[in-house]
Amino acid sequence: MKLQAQLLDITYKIIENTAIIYLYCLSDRGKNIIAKVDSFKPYFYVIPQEKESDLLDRLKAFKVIRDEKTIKITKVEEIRRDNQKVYKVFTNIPSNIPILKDEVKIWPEVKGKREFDIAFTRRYLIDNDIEPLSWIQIIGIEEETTCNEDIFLHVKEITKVKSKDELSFNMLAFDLEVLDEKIIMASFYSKDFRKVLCIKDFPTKQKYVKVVNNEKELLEKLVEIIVSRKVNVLLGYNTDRFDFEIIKERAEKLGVTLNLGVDGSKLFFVKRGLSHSARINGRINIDLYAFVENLIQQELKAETLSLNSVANELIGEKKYDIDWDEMESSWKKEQNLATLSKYCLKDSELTYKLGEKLVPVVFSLSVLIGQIPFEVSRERYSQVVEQILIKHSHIKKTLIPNRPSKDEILKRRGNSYAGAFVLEPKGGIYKNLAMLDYRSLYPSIIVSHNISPETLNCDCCEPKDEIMGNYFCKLKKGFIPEVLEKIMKERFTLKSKLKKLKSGSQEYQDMYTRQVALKYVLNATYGYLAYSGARWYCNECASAITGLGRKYITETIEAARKTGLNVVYSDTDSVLLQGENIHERAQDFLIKTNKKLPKFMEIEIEDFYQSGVFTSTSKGVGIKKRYALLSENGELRIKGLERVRRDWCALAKDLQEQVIKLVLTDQNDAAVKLVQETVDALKKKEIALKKLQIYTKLKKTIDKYEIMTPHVQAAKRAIERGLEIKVGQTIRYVITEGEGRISDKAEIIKFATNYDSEYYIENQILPAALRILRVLGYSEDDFLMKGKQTSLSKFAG
DNA sequence: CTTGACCGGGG
DNA sequence: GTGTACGGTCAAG
Repeated sequence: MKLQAQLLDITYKIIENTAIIYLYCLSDRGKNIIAKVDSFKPYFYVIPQEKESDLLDRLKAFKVIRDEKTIKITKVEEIRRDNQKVYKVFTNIPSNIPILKDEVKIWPEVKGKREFDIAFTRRYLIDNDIEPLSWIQIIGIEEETTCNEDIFLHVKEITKVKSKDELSFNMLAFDLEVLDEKIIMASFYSKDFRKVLCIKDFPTKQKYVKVVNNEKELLEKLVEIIVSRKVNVLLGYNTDRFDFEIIKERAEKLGVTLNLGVDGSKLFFVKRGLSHSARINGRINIDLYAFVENLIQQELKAETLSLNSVANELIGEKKYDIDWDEMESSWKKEQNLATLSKYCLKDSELTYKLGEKLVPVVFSLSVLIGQIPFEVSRERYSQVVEQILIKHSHIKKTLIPNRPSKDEILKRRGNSYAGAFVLEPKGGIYKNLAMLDYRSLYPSIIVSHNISPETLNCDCCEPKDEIMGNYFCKLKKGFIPEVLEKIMKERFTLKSKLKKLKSGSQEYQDMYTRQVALKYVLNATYGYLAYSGARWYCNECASAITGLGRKYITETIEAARKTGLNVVYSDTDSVLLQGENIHERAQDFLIKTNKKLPKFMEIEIEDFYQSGVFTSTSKGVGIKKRYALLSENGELRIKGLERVRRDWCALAKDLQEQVIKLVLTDQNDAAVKLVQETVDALKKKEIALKKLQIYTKLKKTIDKYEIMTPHVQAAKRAIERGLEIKVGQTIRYVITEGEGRISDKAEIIKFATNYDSEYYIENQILPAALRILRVLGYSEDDFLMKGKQTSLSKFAG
C-alpha cells in the first residue's frame, strides 16, 4: 500500500525487546494513519584513543547484565566524523544507550562518547530527514487494527514528497471551571462547534449547554467529544500546569479511563521540567500559555500573560469581566449559572482564536527545526536554537557536542562578560523623536565577524583584529555563522517575496509564519551562546558579540551627535534621536550610517514619536529602561513602569497612566492637579476599597512560609477568623489603619473596613506618580504639605 | 552587594 | 530514561 500524509506526532513503544516507532499522520483523504517502523535502531558514538588496538572487537562482544536482563551491543560501524575515526555503536532499545555509554566511557581505549542523549524519536526524524507537518510518502503493508477507521501500516519505505496544500486540521480548544478541586464545568470551542458541560441543572435557552449528571459523566463526555470529533490539535491555556493535572486526578478518583489517543491509547504524562505535559498519541496537545511564555512574551507589550491580556493584545478580544468570589457564591446558591457558562465558553473561544494565530507559528517552527509540535510548543529559545543546530550538525556530518555536566554548568554560570551599552538618559520630557535600530544586530555581527566556537582563536590565522581579547578565523566559515547566514538569506528572500503577495492568501500566511520562525532562531542565537546549558556554549563568542555591539552603537551615537542631533537614549541596538525636522534628518543619518556598515548589517527607522518621558531618581539621576513614548499616531509605549504590575493597587496604576498621558500631551498642570486631588481624596477617605486592593497569590499553606509578607499575614488573620482560604487562591488585601509593620495592617478585603491613607499616599500613589512628575521638579513634599498650594504654584505656568 | 525564596498561568 | 525548568524580582543577611 502506498499513500501520502502529513506527520503530526511520533512515539515509540518497546515490543518484544524491539523499539517500534509509531508515526501518527493525517492522509490526503483526511484519514488517521498509524505507521509502524521497526527497522530503526538506537545508537551512539564512541571516539577511540590514538592507541586502541582491539577496541572494535571489545565493543562488538560487549554485554552487561542489569536487572536480570542482558544488555548487548548489537552492531558496530566504523565511520568518519570531524576528520577522525569514530565507532557507531548500536543496541536494540533506547534505554540501553545511557547504560552502555556509562560502561564504555571508562575503558582506557575510549577517548569520548557522543550523541547518547538525542531522544530516540528525534534521532529517527533527523536521520531520515523527515519534517513534521511536511508531506511524506509511505509504502507499507496494511495491518489489521481494532480502531476500524484508521489505517495501520507496517512501513517499508518513507520518502519526502513535494509540498501539497496543507490539510485543514481539526482544532479544538477546551477549558475547565474548577471549584473546591472538582470540575464543575467544561467548555469546548471549534470552528463549527461550541459546547458547555455543566454538572448542575439550570434553566437556559442556550443550545450549547449540556447538563450532565455528575463529574464522572462530564469527564466521559470530554473524552467522547475529543475522540468523536477527530481532534488533531487540542488547545488550552495553562493546561500543562492546571487543567490536565485536575483531569488526571479526578479521572483516577472517579474511575474514568482517558483513552484519548487516535489508537485508543490512554493519555499519559511526560516530564518536562517540573511540570508534566499530557501526551495523547496522534493528537497534538498544545498549551498556548507555555508557547506564549517561552517564545512570544518578548514581543508582547502586556506584562502579565493571563489569557485575558494576551488575547486582548493579539486578537483584540477580552474575557467577560466577572468577580470570581461572586461567581463562587452564585454557583453554591445555583444562581447565575448561565453567566458562568457564558464565561466558561468565552475562555475556550479566546483560546481557539489565539490558537488560530499561534498554531501556524508553532507549525512553521516544527518544520524548520524538524521536531514535533508537541515539543516545539513547549520549548524555550535556547532549546529551539539547539535543535536547529543539532539538525544542521547532522547534515554537515559533524559530531554534536555533549551537554555540559552539572559542575560545568555551575562553572559557566560564574563566567561573566560586559553586556550591551545603555545610554543613561537625562530625566525629562522630550519632543520630536525618532527611534532608529539595527536590524538583527547580534545575528548580523555573528555572520559578519564569523563568530563561532570553532573559529575562536583558530590555529590557521594570525591573532589580529582582536575583540575583547580574542580573534575569529578569517579563512574557514564557522558552523554557527554558516547556519545563521542561511537563515538570514532565506528570511530576506521570503520578505521580498511577501511584498509581492496578497496578505490574505494561504501562500502569504505560510511564508509569513516561516519568516517569523526564522526570526526567532536568529534573535535567540546570541543568548544561546551565553546559555550555561548549551552544547555549543561559548562565553568568548558572547563577549565578542556584545563588544562589537557596543562598538557599533557608540559609534552611531557619536556620528549622530556630530550631525547636531540630540541622542536622548540608547539601549543595545537602538538610538532615540531628537531635533527639529526629525523626519528628514533621521532619514539622512540612516543613509549615511548604512554606507559604512559591513555586509549583513543595517540600521532602520523603528518609529517617530511626538513626545517621550524619561524618569529619574530623587537625586535627579536618569533611570535606564523606564520610560514612556507617545508615537505620532497616538500610541503609548510604556517600558518598565509600574502601570501593569499587580502588586500595585488599581488607583496607583491608573493614576500613573493618566499622568503619563497628560505630561506627554502638554498638560503638566492637569497632571499635578490630578495627583493632588487623589492625595486629598485618600486623606478624606473618599476612595473605594476596591481600588486599593493589592493582589498576591498564596502558593502554599501559611505554615510553610518563612517570610511573613503582607498577603501571607492577611490570609493568616482571615483563616483565624474562620474564612476558608485555599492554596492557589489570590489574596486580595488592603492595608488598614493601625500600628506596626505594613504586614501587621494587611487585611483581606472582606474584613477591611478602612484603609491607611498614609500608606497608600506614600507607598503607592506618590511613588507611581512621582516616577513621572519628579522629572518636572516635583517631590513628595509638594504633595504632602497639607492643603498648602504654595509649593506647587512655583512650577505652574 | 550577595543569597535565597518566591512566582508565573489556571480557578 | 538517548533525564533532571527558568529567569526575574525582592527581602533578608
